[in-house]
Amino acid sequence: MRICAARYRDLDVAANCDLSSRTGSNAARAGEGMPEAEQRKRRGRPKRDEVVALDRAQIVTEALRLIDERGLEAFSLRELARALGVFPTALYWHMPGGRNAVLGAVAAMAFADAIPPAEDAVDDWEGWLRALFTRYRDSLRKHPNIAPLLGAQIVSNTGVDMELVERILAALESAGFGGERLVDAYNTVVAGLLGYVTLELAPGPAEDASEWANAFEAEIRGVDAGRFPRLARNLDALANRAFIVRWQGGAEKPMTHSFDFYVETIVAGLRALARKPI
Amino acid sequence: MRICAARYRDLDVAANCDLSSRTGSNAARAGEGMPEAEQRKRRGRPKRDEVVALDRAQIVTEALRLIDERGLEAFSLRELARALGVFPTALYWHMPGGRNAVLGAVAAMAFADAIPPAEDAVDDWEGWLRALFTRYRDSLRKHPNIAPLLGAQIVSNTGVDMELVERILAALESAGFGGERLVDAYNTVVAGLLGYVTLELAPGPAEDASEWANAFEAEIRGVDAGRFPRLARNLDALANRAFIVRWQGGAEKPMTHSFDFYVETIVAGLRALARKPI
DNA sequence: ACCTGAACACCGTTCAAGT
DNA sequence: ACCTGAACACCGTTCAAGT
Repeated sequence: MRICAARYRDLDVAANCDLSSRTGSNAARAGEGMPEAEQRKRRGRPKRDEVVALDRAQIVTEALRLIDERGLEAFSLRELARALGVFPTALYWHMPGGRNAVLGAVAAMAFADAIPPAEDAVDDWEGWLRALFTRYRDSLRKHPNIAPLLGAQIVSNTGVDMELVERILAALESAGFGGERLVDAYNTVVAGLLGYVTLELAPGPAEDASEWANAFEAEIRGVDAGRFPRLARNLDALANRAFIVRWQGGAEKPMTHSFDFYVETIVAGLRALARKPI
Repeated sequence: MRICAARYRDLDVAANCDLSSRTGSNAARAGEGMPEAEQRKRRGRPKRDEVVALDRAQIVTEALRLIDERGLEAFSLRELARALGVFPTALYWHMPGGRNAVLGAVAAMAFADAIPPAEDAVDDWEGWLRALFTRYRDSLRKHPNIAPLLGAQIVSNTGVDMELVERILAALESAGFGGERLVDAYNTVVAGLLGYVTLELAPGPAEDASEWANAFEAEIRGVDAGRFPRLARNLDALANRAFIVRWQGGAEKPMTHSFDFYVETIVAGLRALARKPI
């Protein structure tokens, strides 16, 4: 305490010093340090302070696991640090970008193996595109809780992404697109890749899950046939199987048949536009 | 103070009572109450405590204005309350759903006039679909900062939404779809409606805007022509004009030409699939 | 190089109390 | 009916300090 007072005259630092010396004496008993971190069940993973050093891959893997388990809304850096057995601030050493960097890396990891093999892109562009869409959707279905991240960021990181760009271009060139139209077709494919799945797997209302579902189902079932005749007429086919008029998310109730139709729509559209003049 | 101590024995309430009586005596001077709220420039809007009562519409309008101005990341209920001249907790009276309810209502308001007139849907389904896509995009372009909200929620609220469902069904029935295929085509249209625009208007990295843009542009420009020959060959056409390989968002740099192509792809695809058997 | 430790400046939401 | 006021249980991030 005296050293503190002598060394620092700034108020903040003095307060800091005070507190740290106090907790320091509390924590000095062997094995009971790390107030936020160490006192926590570790569910089979190795203890931080034994051998394994913290690194990027470990952080991202654990982050994805937590999001899978508890959802994106419950995710925080402090929770992540707790699960890893470190202080929250330790994460910034490995991921200087903080929270956004972690979430970006999580999304990238989830789609790491979503790109079909390159060679197929040239011989059979339609089949390759179908495979791309399907694999992309399968990846997201393994981690549905990250769906809201897809639209949220302009940027992922180079490497795997450039590979995706290159192969989409290969498929589209073999379909007959070039120049300006190649750009348009490329943008159409990338947009199409995200559109359906982010919506299909978008999360429902947070906590009142089944209560809300019941209320919403009742409202849909009792739709006014005067104002909405077509909706009323097709209600059995649409209810809980179509966007806007469903009460379960795609994680519980996949919309696979419509997805296949969606993919065929885009493939057929591209096929038609590949033959037309500018 | 004595009344407090006599009335409540619970610790929390006692502390609460203590503090409230203290600030109460500070705030008692006429016109200087409302610690969080009143001390704030009001930029032309009427003062809360004069005539206008707080209501839902007012809350949602102000929320959208704040998001337009400062972005979604900076938005908070406390900031919103400050701008309205009330305490944060007052918002819960009008919007029991809290933050999510406010954001849902904001999104609904932004797209309120995005649905084209009903009658056109029947005579010219292709034209009506084009108009729907365009108007939807125009709405989002007026409020690009809400783009991340689109994928984030399974639910908006009935009313305007059922109108959208009904009119899409009208267009697709006149295109020749019915039964199971009507459901598929409907899902394709709704997914298509969101896909392109959420990606086009997705926000870039938060704060280091132009610094990041420069670094990323340099990386794109210097792409390895050995590993990515097609990307390298089409670089001038793609750079900053295509998803993944751009460094500006759609708010600054719209991708309108590709959007039109995207819409034509979906329309042409639906036209083709409308004629095919199951 | 890698992590702790404290602090800063916030959050959303609940609940009781006032008017 | 509508709002204040305090409190609870958190956040992400910065910066200095330890080893």
